[in-house]
Amino acid sequence: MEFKFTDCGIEIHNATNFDLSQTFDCGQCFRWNNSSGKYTGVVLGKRVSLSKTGINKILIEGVSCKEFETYFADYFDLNTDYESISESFMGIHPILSAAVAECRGIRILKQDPWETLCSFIISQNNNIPRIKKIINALCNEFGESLSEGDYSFPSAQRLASLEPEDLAPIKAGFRAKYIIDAARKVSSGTINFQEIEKMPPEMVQEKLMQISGVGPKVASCVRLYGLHDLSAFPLDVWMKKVMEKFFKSQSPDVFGNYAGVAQQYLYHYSRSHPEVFD
DNA sequence: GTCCAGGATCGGA
DNA sequence: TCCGATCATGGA
Repeated sequence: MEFKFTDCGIEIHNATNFDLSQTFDCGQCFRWNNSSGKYTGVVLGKRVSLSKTGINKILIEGVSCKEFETYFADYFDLNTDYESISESFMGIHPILSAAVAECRGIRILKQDPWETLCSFIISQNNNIPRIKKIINALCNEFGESLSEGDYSFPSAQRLASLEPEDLAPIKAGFRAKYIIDAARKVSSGTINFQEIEKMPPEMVQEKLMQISGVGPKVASCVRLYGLHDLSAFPLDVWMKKVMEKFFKSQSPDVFGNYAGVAQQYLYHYSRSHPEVFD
């Protein structure tokens, strides 16, 4: 991959294994939206857009050179070799090689850990369109107003000052009390992501599960999408079906050190081909 | 009206 | 330790 800094933005050349729709619509994030091929999100308190401008060519708008080098290259995980990662597990089962063949354009984003935690608390027993709606309402109601009608994701400090009832307008239902508990543990330092990031995976999992409303699945999502622990293996209803049908009585260990990436391919593939369960 | 959604918690066996 | 009911809400 090569990066070119031009007047209109940052061009990624030779952008292999980076497909915008696969990356932003594979269920790992909820604040990126597609408008006729252009994906726009709010990251670091600013609007960022990506569009495909040619074969293996992608344009990033709204990001300075410095921001790209210090943050967004990692956010989009552009320095990871997904070719060798997928090679490490695609031989395990035909369903996996099929998933890799179709979903190789997915990149695991390195999102803000607090936003990820909050988002996946909201995700529990919920569907993706409504998850996006609730998160959008949360930002509009309690985030900071940016330019062009965008709102930042509300800080943990901001939400920590509220009571669960105050979240009524966003209609998060029973999850409101979990959001507030998470906000208070993060803003008070009981949960400190900078410290957590250095801990071994099992301890991170344990720490996160101290938050009420955070079980094994949500904790795994925070590790995978917020802390970029590619070994984290979120087991949701779909992945349980996949494991039951194709990897019966096997543990996630069979996928190796990059189980989280295998999970993402399998999740996205099986959801776009529900007939694999017939 | 019924069922389900990227689950977690609680109480009772 | 394990299992089922329950939790808000809205779209299919």
